[in-house]
Amino acid sequence: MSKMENVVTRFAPSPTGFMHVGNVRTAIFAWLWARKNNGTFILRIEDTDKRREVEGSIDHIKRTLKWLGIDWDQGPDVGGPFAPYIQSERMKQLGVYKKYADRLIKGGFAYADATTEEELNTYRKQAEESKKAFLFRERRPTNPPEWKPGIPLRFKVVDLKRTTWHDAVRGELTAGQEVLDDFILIKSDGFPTYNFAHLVDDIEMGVTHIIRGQEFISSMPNYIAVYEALNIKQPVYITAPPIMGEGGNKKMGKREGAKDTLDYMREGYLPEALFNFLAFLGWNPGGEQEIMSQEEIVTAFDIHKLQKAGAQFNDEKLAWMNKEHIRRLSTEDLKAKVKEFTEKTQLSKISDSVFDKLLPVMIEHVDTFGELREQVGNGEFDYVIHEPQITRDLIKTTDFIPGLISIVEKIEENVFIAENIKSAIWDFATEKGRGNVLWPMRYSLTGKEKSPDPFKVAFIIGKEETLKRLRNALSL
RNA sequence: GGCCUUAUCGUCUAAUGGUUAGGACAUCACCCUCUCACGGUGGGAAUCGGGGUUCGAAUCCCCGUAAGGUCACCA
Repeated sequence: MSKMENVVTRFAPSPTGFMHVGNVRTAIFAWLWARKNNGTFILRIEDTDKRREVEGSIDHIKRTLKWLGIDWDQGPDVGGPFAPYIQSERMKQLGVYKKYADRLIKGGFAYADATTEEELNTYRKQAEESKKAFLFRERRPTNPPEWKPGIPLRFKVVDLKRTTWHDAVRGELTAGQEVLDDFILIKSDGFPTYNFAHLVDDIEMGVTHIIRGQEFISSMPNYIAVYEALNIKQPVYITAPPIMGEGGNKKMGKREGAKDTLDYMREGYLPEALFNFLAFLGWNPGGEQEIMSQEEIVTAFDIHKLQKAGAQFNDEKLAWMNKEHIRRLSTEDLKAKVKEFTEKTQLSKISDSVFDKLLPVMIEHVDTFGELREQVGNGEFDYVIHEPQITRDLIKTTDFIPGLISIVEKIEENVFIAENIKSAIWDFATEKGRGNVLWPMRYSLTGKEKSPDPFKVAFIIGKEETLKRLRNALSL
């Protein structure tokens, strides 16, 4: 068997605020590909623009990934052979970017650029007026100064040509020489640009597969030019399709009002459901199974089945998936989740045995635990806590309550479960008209026009309470 | 605007030159039913348009159209 190259993928976000689902989906794909191949998944923080950095973002990124079950083999907290994994620290502690910059300068592939902002603006304006794209390389100084702190360093395009490369999703891609330009490698503040820093780190960390959105396609020729200048083997490029905002067809992003992924946690979605949904946005294993666990998705995942076109986010399908995942939860996990979301409500006061009986009924109407919390808050299940307020009007008829009471009395306490209650009452109800018997029964037990069926309710509140409420109804 | 890319039901997608174009979400109808739900059964719904190539095209090619991305000392 030929030795497969160890797969190394990375997710490299900037700490500029929360992570929306588009960011997260890229992380999911990269993580899946690493796990699928028993490879390595790296989390690297690209904080080379200090002005845009938002306090607490790194923590937020880590929390989001952890919530979704995305673990990293190398990165913040866990370390690794290429530590540190935060670019600003890599620059200060290792000086890696300087090292590569020197290599490029020595090879004649980089030069210091003392052009001022005003000059740049003038050039750009001129280009615009003559309806041509502005290319810095056309203004390249003939005698650049020596590179020293405070002056930006530019890449020097030496091999001006049409660039062709292979993308695992899109096949052969190509771009004309007009997109190649002398771009900034190191900014005047001493920090490398993303364009340079990510290349250096991907090389240093041995990243084999680069998964990212289509917004980087147009920069590819410039990245490839750097690889060629350094004479370094290129990784496999994988372009993930964009996620479009619901309803519209705009790429999802903070500007389009995309929300924080952790909001889904707060709203009571299961991480496995959101993971499942996002993995299937722009990717599909081809079979007919759509509800999959994280392990199943790892097994089924294949970058070659990634979609090319953008995919619209769809709340309804996510809600459905969440419900399906809720149903697949073990009783123990379900109970823990429900308790977590109802801990500060009246329901937290009921006994464990009643809670257990109520559990299946609680999740019947909801897609998320957040909805459940809301229902509990609205008093949806108050009938299990205390006797309901009922009115003469809504009960319709009390004629058959005495009959019901005598039937219920005969059911043994230890077999007082929904199906036994139903079979004991069913014939009587059928004989007298089910609506005449069942509606008053259900209403007197719950005080609600809409609720679970009366047999389930009787089971939940117990025999004694059932009889008490029926007798109370009779007193009307 | 230049450049790059994409295009199957309303939405997510299957189909790698030959299928009655399949599934899922949503929707509609019916069944179940004391209510609201759950559930069950079934229906409607798509290859962007136009040209080629081919015995045969959703699939390959060209031209349109529409959409997305990108043109920073942002990432």
